[in-house]
Amino acid sequence: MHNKFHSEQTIKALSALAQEHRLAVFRLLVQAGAEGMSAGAITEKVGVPASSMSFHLAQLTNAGLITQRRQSRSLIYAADYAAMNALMGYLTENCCGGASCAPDTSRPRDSVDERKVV
Amino acid sequence: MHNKFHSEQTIKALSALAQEHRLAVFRLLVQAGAEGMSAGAITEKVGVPASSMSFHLAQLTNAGLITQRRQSRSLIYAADYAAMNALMGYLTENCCGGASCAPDTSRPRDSVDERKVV
DNA sequence: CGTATATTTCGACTATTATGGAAATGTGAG
DNA sequence: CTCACATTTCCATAATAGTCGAAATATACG
Repeated sequence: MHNKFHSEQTIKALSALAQEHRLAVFRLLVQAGAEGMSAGAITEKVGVPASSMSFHLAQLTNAGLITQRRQSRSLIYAADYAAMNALMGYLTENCCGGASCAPDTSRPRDSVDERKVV
Repeated sequence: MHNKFHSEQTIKALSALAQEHRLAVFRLLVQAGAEGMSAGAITEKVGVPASSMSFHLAQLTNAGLITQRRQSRSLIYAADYAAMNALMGYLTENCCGGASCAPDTSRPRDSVDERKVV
């Protein structure tokens, strides 16, 4: 019954995403891919004061949705796809009625056969 | 560019789910199916004071994730699968890296064919 | 009607989250 | 070593969210 762990983790992730600026940041980082973006670049793109952005980046990091690495003077943030995957998994598993949710959104996705390991 | 509408809606939904009791309620209602459950039954099952529960149910309703209907003296709440579907769609579309997210969740799903009519 | 049941609204309060300027920290260059 | 740069931490403040008892509302029943 380590189920509570999952829902706690889920709530953390949901809370992290449930905020205008943070959702914007996360979308940006998902687009940016594995390379990620520097805090400065993110801050500029999203348009909030640096200290506020730092706060939001910390929230997302704490929720495990993004990772941080240093590259010289800059801190580079990148989306953690596995974490997002896990979140989607939880929601699909617990919050979707049978077959309905998690549709293969629009684009052609034929040989979808990636077995979930989680 | 009615894109902002979507992300606003998404944030509302995420905020609604990002709370221990509300996530519990929503999961409960997803299980309960189209029939739904009375406020009283939910309150008892989740174990919070009635007035608190009322607050949470209002949040979920306001986010469009659940529906309310009256049945005699009781108010019956039910999960709105379409809304959850839309949320999953947004996340898959905007917050998932290419093919990775929204997997065909683990369990054997052979003849599961209950068309959720919603 | 009057009474019991189901649930919400009100109100007062506590707790958590968000904001942003100023100061501190880490890093590289000259 | 000093300076510029990138970013965070600190702190005070404002805003929002959550809690729950008590009073109000809606519905049914005799």
